[in-house]
Amino acid sequence: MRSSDYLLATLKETPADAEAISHQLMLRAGLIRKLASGLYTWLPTGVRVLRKVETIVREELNRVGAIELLMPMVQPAELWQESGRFEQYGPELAKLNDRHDRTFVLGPTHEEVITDMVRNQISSYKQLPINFYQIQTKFRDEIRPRFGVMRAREFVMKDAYSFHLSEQCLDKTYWLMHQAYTRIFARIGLECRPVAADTGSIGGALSHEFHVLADTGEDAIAFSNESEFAANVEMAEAVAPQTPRPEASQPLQEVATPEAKTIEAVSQQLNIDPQQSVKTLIVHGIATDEQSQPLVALILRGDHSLNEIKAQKLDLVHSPLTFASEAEILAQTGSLPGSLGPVNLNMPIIVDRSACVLADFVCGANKDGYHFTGVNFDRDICNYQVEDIRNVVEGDLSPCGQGQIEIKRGIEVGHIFQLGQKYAKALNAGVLDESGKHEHLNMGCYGIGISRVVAAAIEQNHDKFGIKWPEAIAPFQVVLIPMNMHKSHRVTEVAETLYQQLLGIGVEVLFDDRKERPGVMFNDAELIGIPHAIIIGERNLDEQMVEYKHRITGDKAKLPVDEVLSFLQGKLS
RNA sequence: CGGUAAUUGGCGCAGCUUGGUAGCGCACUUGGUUUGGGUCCAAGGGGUCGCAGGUUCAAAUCCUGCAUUACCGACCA
Repeated sequence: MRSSDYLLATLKETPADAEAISHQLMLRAGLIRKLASGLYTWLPTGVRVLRKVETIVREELNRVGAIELLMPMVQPAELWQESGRFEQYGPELAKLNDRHDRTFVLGPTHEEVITDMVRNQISSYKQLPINFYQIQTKFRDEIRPRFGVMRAREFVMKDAYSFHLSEQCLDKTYWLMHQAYTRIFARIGLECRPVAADTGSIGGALSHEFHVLADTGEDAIAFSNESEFAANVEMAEAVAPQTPRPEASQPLQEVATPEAKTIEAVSQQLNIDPQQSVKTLIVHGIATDEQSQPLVALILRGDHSLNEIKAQKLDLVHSPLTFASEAEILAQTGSLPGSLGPVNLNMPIIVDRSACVLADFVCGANKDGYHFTGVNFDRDICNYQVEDIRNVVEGDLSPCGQGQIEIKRGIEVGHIFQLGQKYAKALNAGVLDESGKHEHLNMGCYGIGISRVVAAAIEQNHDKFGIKWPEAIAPFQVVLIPMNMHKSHRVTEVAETLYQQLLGIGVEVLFDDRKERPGVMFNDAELIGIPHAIIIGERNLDEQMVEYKHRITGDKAKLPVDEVLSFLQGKLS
């Protein structure tokens, strides 16, 4: 491709509304332009990268026997009403009416459509298992689109759906897809880790997220420093400390703690470690006949934080989790938040495992401006239930039993689920088994955010000059930078010849034939992140040489003109 | 949806406090100059100052409302 026939669209300055590095570089390198919030045009360079990611994904999915199809983005509302998600999915589901006033949705995902297709086309266990995928545009009306294409409303996704007679068969395909994903991200050249995940609203038995590790990632992931254990922080089990609870040695004592409303302030006033205190959070419970909005107390060690996902899974706790208002708390405890504690508290009490092993600790006295010291479970607090309700922190024991927890940040680029029979039952999709009995299908679904992979790759691979593409997804493999071509016949001749030769052997080459100064071309090539550069100038042509430079390693070499082709072939193979 | 901020040519910004001819840099066009890391000079094209209403002889500037956008919190590929 000649620059003069192309749209490079590089920018010197960073548009003001781009915050994330990948977003800034995607705009500056001419990959994308914003049309509206969360909606982006992919410029030619961006599309080249997108297509490369898609190709790798296709090859690896085909390799494990998945078959490609393509479903509509606009889907009839009836299907979504049938699965129950028309209401359940919430405002992220964009709805629209056609001229006949029939309601449709813009597909945020395709479980309904694929299950509908399968229930009509598949009727025998002999046709199973089967695994379909598509690469297609999705629309989710995100509350807050951010970071460019990282969280856009419209985005490109690869979604696959497998169907099975038995759970065992589903499990087998699930792990096959797990392997395929691992290979995909390795081939793309990303440092990526599978992570045990919450199945969330989609439901189902087993789920893994695939995360590209990057400091700017939105998700926190807990790793063991000694084993392969990795789990989303919201999902990682906080194991009970190994040490048993010490004996009570202090009497229960009420002390004045004026103005101390936070764990930090109380700890400072009483000169104790926050680890020797507990905090009390009041949330809404499940409504009963007697009480329309009962309250539940959650007790955590002072330095720990509540894991809302774990808490809302408990029987006593209302889901989704909501905190009690100050008025509700005052009415039931006689105290405002800041002086709450589990002693003589007239509501169900749930104690975190780590708080439960404390002895002689500090907590609020349910009386404004007062705390208790020397508090002990079983002596001072009797009716309570012990659960895991906190977020893991660095240094915790790993729940796998090996090593300690480390927390790193990641960008979720893939997610696989064992859905089980949820959609098959809702949409009544089944087959006849060997004995002629009707069985609901077991289903797995597997997503990769193709456009997000592009952003994540940049987030993980950039420097102050621009993008450092992994070779496998670079928009071009080679850039030809001829200097002062318009003034030198020799440069023109060598550049044109090399360009034709490279095209001839199928190399994706950008020939920067603009009448620009060398510095401009160097900067653009580095910004766009093309891995291999060949620089052609009068100076080296005196010796029939050109210069080679590698974008990532910075390696430089002088090459005889007639060896460029074989040199590059060696580098690219 | 809550909190914060912004909106002036394609991009980055100044001007607003104290109302009076809309400006700078980049990019673009033309001519010249320069040529191994974002040359320099000159001439030029391009703006309903987000929208609506109000105050005023006069509004980018003051007032009111609305819209859009970004960032921080709860969801997700």
